Amino acid sequence: MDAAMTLADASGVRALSMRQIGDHLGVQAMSLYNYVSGKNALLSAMVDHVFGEIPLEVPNADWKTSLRATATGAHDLFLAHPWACELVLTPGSIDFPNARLRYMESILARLRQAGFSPLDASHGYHALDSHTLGYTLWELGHRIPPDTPEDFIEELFKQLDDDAHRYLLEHAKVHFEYPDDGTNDFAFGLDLILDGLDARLPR
Amino acid sequence: MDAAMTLADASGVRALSMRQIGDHLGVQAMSLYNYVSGKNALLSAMVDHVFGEIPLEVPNADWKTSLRATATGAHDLFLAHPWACELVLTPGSIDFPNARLRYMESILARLRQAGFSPLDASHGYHALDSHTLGYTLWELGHRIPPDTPEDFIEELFKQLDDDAHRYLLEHAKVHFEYPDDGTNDFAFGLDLILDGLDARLPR
DNA sequence: ACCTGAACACCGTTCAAGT
DNA sequence: ACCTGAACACCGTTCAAGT
Repeated sequence: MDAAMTLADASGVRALSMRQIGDHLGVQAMSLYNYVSGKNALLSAMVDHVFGEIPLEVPNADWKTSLRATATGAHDLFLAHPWACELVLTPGSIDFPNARLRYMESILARLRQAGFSPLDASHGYHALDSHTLGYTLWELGHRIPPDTPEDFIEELFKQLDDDAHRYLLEHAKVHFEYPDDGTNDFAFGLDLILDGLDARLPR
Repeated sequence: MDAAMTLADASGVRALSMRQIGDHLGVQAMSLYNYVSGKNALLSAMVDHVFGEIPLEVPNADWKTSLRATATGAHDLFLAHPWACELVLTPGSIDFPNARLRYMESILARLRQAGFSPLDASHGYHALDSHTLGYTLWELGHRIPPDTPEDFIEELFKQLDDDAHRYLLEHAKVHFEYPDDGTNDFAFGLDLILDGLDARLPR
């Protein structure tokens, strides 16, 4: 699994193949089936390993601070392992391994203990989790490829028309003026959700 | 492209192959390359077709109503074509075809015309788009498979421990008590974002 | 102009055979 | 107990050859 994670970090899940993992371990691909029941099981274990590293306990913090820490921690980890979000969100067959269940339970617990009703806690959980995974996946899919940044940007601007894409050009300018590794934009949406939830909390 | 979309709607993008499309058209897979430069170009065109159908103009509506209509319209379309979200968010190589650019421009324009600064409009755009695509993809990936619902649910519950997953069990109960096709949960997060933006609008 | 056969370089996975 | 060769049923794509 370590080998698979290293390879996936380096060249993406799409390029990850049993044969490649075998090569990296000096072994034929078929030998891997002695340790893992199939590629899906391997991918699932990789994802769960990442979930296991998300910070869930924040001592002496109110619910908002605590959930913000969990979400930003997850964001950081998913950026470090760019294949994880993709695998969680497009599984083909859903499964909820241990660490993921712990992660879900922890978010729900903190919402309930903050005073939300079961229904609002459910809604809140979905809003938070879909932002954490969804925003991060969006970000990962739209990163400028590091090999040829200038060519890429030039290509992109050639598509834009001054009249028809007035606000898009302005939007691009904002991105250049305030360069962001994604944390600011992620935090903006996150606070929108947390503050919105806060306003619905019965006093 | 029609053939490809029908097949993808029916059996998913993962199962979509050039050979299968060829079969469906009574032709060999290689013939398709007379009409399309490659599989990626085909997938990109399919996605853009979906973007083209998202409602962008809502007459006589304030910005919130208008953006809500666009987001829920997109949500509906992405549920009808379950491959679209996945393709947008995990492209491998980013591209912004025409209809997608129009969609982005339209959201940005409405935010700017509502009175948001360029920076807040950018933030708002990202929050909205990542919720629209991200929540929907989350939902699509976690739908209960229609073929074996009972088996699936039973399997899932067997994983849950009464003590360790107290709030998860409660969460599952909420889902049974308030069955939802996804629109309510989607709208909840959407309103969190729209209301949060509204509060930041200079008066 | 359009279609095809054959081929290339890949996949995940199985299974009998080796050590 | 672990590894392998050979095989199966797949991929996307190219290209020379056909009509």
